[in-house]
Amino acid sequence: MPRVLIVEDDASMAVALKDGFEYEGYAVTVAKDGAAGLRLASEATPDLMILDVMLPKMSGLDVCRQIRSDGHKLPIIMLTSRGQEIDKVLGLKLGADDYITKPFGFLELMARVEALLRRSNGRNDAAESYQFGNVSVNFRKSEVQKNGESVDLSPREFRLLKFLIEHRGEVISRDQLMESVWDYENAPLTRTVDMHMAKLRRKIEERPNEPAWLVTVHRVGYKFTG
Amino acid sequence: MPRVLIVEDDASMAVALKDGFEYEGYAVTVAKDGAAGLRLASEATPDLMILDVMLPKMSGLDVCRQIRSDGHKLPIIMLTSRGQEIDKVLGLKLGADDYITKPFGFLELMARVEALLRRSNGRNDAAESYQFGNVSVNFRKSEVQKNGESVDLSPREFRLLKFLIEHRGEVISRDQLMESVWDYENAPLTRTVDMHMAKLRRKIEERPNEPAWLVTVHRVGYKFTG
DNA sequence: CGTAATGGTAAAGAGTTGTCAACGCTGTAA
DNA sequence: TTACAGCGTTGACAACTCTTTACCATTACG
Repeated sequence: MPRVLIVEDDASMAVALKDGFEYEGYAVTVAKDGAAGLRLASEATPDLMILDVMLPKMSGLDVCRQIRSDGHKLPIIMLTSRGQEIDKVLGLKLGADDYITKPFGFLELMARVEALLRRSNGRNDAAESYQFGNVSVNFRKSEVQKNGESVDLSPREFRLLKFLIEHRGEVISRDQLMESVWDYENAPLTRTVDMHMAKLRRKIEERPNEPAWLVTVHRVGYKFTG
Repeated sequence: MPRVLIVEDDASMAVALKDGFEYEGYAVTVAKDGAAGLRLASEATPDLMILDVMLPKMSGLDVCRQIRSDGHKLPIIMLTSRGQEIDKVLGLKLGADDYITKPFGFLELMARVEALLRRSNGRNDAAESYQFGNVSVNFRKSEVQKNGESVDLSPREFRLLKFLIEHRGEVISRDQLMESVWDYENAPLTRTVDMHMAKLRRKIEERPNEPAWLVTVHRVGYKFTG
């Protein structure tokens, strides 16, 4: 179920869009201003963003530019009002993938959404890279850098790190990790997970003894504090 | 220099577009009907296609559908006339990436073209040659030079290298290579890929034992670090 | 303070990759 | 036709990498 992030300050418009997309089977997140939209663009991991150009404080164009300069490839459709013709070209130049002029028919918007999602299928469902502290992780290239220097992770280590990042903030049990990262149905009682967590810590933590990112939650599991 | 394929039966329109794109620094191929468009879509290796919906014999919609069912991911922009509103949605559903209604401003078309090309960047760019380290690869001539001296690659080796360059940075599994470079549906479990990778390394790498470009990713595959 | 959980280290274990030599195929020349 | 050369493929095996286990030290919690 793809997720759509709607950034729109006009409440009635936002609700209408939300209902429409939910009716079509999408998951929906709504943001009321640019700052919230920017934050949710990474936190809610949407597959597509619908962005009003006219927003209080931070304009949609700024949001768009900011997202692109973060390296996100999230498909973006801009909503413009009639009379903002200039914005069309400008928006596309700033990295939007499409725009549509109010008033518009919902079906037309849907068609554009589907075209974009089809296009980006399998590519940008996840952000291409992720940063925390002085570590940066590039998922497409399977590369990790710490302080600008490349760090070698084994495939398992990388998969573990990726999973933790995708579930940042959540406490993950060893069983869950065994299932998701190791594909083990029933986890045998071993120290495998701990082992790998220790290795990860040594490679990416500043002080592996007092981990800042890969935190142990006693008797439960681990947590990545992104 | 990206190549645009224009499929348009109206000669004056075709010429206008051709001139416009050439002025903007694009290479242009023009087709006058759907059949020619279909053929040139693969033969001319365009980076983007501009497709009139109204064409003699085979409609633009048919061309679009055919191209997609061939598995092409070529970005397509459809040209519709006012009053063909239904075609818009239909066209997008059939796999077009965008449409624009006649009459339109050339700048708006350009903006859409650039947005699409930016989106698909790194995938369908058919650069003529590629350099890395002191190696240079010419795709058109199928020639490879190392330190200025010609290096002989067998056809398979060349195809492998080309594929790796096209997917530079990404880790490619042996299965993927078997499928894309060898056209094997289900890859038998052999050392074929490794063998060829080793040959490539001997021919291209400075120190084949410690490859700088053709890197092994244990348990996953290979990666070209361009 | 005692018990259980976790961290660290090293070595065994399992699986993957690099390399070699041999084989088959295709096209070319004698 | 036969011999030859080049390419692509395959199986064998050694060398290597990553993963797991074992063991003990350390830490957290009731």
